[in-house]
Amino acid sequence: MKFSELGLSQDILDAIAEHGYVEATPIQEKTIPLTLAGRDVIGQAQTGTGKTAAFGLPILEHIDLDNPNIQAVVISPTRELAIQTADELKKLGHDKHVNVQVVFGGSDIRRQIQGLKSHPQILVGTPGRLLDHIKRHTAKLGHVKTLVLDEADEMLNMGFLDDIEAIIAEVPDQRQTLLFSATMPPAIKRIGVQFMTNPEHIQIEAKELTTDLVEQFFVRVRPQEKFDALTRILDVQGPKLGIVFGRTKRRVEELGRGLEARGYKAAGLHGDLTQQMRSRVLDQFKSHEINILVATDVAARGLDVKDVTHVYNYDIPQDPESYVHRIGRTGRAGATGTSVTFVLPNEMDYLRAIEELTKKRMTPLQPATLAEARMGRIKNALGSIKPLIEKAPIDDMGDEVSKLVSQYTPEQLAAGLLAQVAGLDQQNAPVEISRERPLPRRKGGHRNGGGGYRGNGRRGGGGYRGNNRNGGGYRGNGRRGDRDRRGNGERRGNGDRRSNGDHSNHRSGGSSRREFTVRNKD
DNA sequence: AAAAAAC
Repeated sequence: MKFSELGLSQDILDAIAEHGYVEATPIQEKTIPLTLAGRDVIGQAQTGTGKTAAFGLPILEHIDLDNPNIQAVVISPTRELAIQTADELKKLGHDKHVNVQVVFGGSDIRRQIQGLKSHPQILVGTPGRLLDHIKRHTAKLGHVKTLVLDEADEMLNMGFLDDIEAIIAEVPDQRQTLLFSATMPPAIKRIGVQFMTNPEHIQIEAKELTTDLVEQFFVRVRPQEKFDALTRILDVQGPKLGIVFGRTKRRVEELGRGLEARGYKAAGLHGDLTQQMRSRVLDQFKSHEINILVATDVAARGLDVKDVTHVYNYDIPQDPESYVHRIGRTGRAGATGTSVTFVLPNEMDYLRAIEELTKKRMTPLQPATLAEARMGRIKNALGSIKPLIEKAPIDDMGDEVSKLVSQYTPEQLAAGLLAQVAGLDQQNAPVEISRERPLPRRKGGHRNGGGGYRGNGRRGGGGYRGNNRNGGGYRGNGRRGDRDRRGNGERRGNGDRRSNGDHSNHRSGGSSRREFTVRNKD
């Protein structure tokens, strides 16, 4: 159906056309007429099918420019999503001259207060900062006509619910309430309807919860193989843009550093970073300055980055809903994508539970072989080799070039160039996956507790070193066990110092870029 | 149980 058939006014239709939209998606087609008519709506549809415009267009339609009050509030679970949603509403409301403001934590509140003084008709925000503005009386919600919970099941979850209730207490009882998400567990829906009046639940009948546009794989790995398995798959698949999801902020931090140390253009994104850093990393990803974004579930929901080709669940998501949202970062707006979920042997049952929710089987994928990883690197390198050759400053190279030409065959020269560009003769070349690799210890670190380094797969843990070619240096792990059994504090200290010293020296002497570890201790 | 979200 065309947008022009949905009862929207010309200003809005013009903005839609400028935005490049022509046909309404099913969720837009079904919910826009209801929302325009003032009904409360629960809108549920697959990720990447235009839910923001689905609630945004009727809101913009209803905005009264002569009314100086905030008329609509949209609440988002993350700052990045709030920014993105506000940006989209600004674009769609541009022709109508609608004033949209956004408020979220971690950024200068004075500037937000200035923005709020400009009489926005629409306010988008994250819960904490929104409440802050309410308490400061810098945001007055007494005239709100429409309240939207974006990613509604997340907003109604414990952890957010108190804030949401506090915000709802500030908006009029007589209002329109809209809940939008790709997932809506029944228990959460029951909480949501308590805040609604005679809601209509529009659920787009898709056979599966996830889109067919995403090809879904899983890889069975042991904890100590995870990191190398990831790098090999990255080498083979050569994602244009890929998101790697980790379970905790710490793991994301270390995995990001680890990939970077191995030569990937990667960076971590998680809630312990400053907002400035969060924005910077996301911008780098959007501009392809980096092509691997390593993230916690802060990036699981709603983020709409063009050209995300791959999603990697380095750690299997905490709940099946999270899986749906994570892989929904790819395969958006008609594009195709690939997802790979890493599954530990004891997580196989849980994988099946995810498949029950998505109603879709994942395809088993063998971890790539060393040869495949090398070949993948070479193929990826081919893409960047042409400009390298054509832009080579041959005139500045004296007779060195002709010397090489007389010395080597064209095949040898090309192979050398390819190996260099592919990084195959570098320290970050693909390596044999070590099944015997002991888990690393924190550099110069002390251990708290003791607990087995091995066999706590339940924590999903395992430490990962990029390499252990000459694994001899790691006999210390076994020693540690002995030491602990002795329970001798003095010797323990001594042993720590010795083994850490050994390892750092060893590593920095050899392959310093492999120094990172991914710990399993939280 | 983790992450997110205010200072």
